[in-house]
Amino acid sequence: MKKYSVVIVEDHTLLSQAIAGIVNQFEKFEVLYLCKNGQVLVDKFSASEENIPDIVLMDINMPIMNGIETTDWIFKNYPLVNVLALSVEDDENTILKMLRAGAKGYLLKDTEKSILEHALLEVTEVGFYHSKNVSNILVKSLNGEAKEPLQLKKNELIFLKLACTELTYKAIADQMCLSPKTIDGYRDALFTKLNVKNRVGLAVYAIKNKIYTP
Amino acid sequence: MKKYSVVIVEDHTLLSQAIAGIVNQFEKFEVLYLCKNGQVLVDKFSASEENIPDIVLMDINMPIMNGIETTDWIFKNYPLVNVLALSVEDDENTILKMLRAGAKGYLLKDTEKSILEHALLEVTEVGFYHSKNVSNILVKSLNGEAKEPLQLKKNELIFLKLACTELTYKAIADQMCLSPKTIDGYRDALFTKLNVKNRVGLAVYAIKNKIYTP
DNA sequence: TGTGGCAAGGGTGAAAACACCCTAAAAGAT
DNA sequence: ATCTTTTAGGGTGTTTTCACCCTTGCCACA
Repeated sequence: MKKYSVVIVEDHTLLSQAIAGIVNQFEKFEVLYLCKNGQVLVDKFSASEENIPDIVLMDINMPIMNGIETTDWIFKNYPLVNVLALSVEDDENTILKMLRAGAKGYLLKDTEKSILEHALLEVTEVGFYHSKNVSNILVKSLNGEAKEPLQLKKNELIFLKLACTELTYKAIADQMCLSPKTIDGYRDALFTKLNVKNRVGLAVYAIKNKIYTP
Repeated sequence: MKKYSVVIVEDHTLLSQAIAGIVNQFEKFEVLYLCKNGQVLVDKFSASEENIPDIVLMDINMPIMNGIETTDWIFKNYPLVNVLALSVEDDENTILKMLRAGAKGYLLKDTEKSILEHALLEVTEVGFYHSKNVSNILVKSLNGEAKEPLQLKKNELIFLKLACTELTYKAIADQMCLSPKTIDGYRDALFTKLNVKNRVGLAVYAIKNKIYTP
């Protein structure tokens, strides 16, 4: 019986090797190769047909090309490859983004290895897998507030990042080559959109949502 | 030949199982048991002499009792047990705290499994292990600025947390039952201590240094 | 028994930040 | 081709924030 091939994308070498070890113990699965980031995976996929696996186990936080972008790319270019996200992030938005990008399932790193095997099986046979854990988080976030992750426009995003620095609004205006009054407008718009009352609120929001990384 | 016993402390089940798999492959080491947090380890150690291992592989970010506290406890109560930190945190302060707590080495999770084996050997035979990676970070932080992690006093800390909210300084003063003028003083003191220019600077500092968690 | 350090707080003025309301042009939609 | 929405920006006024400098009272310590 041919085993299903698995590619692991994860920047922490030790972890990817460790997970590879576990996957290789499974009866029906074997690891094809490891990638340190999304870019490496794109290169591999593009290099040869032989490199296309049945499943990709994808971490989210990676340098160069993160899990969401990479999943998106795979979904668009190799829709038959099943992506299973594997991450410590239990933040609803991240999970949603990943599922929207085309991931077939989302495992928290805090799971038993038997669950991993089960998830791999489900994904190959049924096409998707959703743990109770993750489902709960999603349901909770839906009940709590039906908050679509409200997309900010390009300039607002740039401004938001600059608002996390110690620059004055006037200085920000200079940097963005816009009138201070326009910046004023961006600020006010974000205040209402993000439901905050002052610049600190903006900064905290930006950091919480990884728009700005300290 | 008797193998050295290793205990793994790590809250993510999958990872701890995976790392256990790797350690068990090593010729001279075997995993005694796994702990999901520091508290579990304390209980285990206290329960029986048989539970005292030669080495503890310690993650830092854990609920209940984190890696630093736990390492501290081990160092004080079982000085013969060698603690090897294993974490994704590459922040100088965290590393320093861990080493000060008595860890014999610090591995970033982004290391080869052969390095892990090497580190385990060094720790048992030499008593410590320091990777180039970590040494570099430490040297850089020492050269860069000899910044002792400057301790803030209690009220400054409370104020700093409140400064990350959307409260006005006056409202913060009310909360802390102090005059707005005193708050003014705290602010100015922190501006110079932390070398920032405005409230956003304070908030970003607080978040970066985990004084305030969004 | 000073004295030095420090926490708490007062005063004032200037500079940002915030609120609200109002155009003109550009871009999209029908 | 016209109507609507979006984007950039102007005006004015209030509130907060920031800077700088000064006083008082407490506690420790030599």
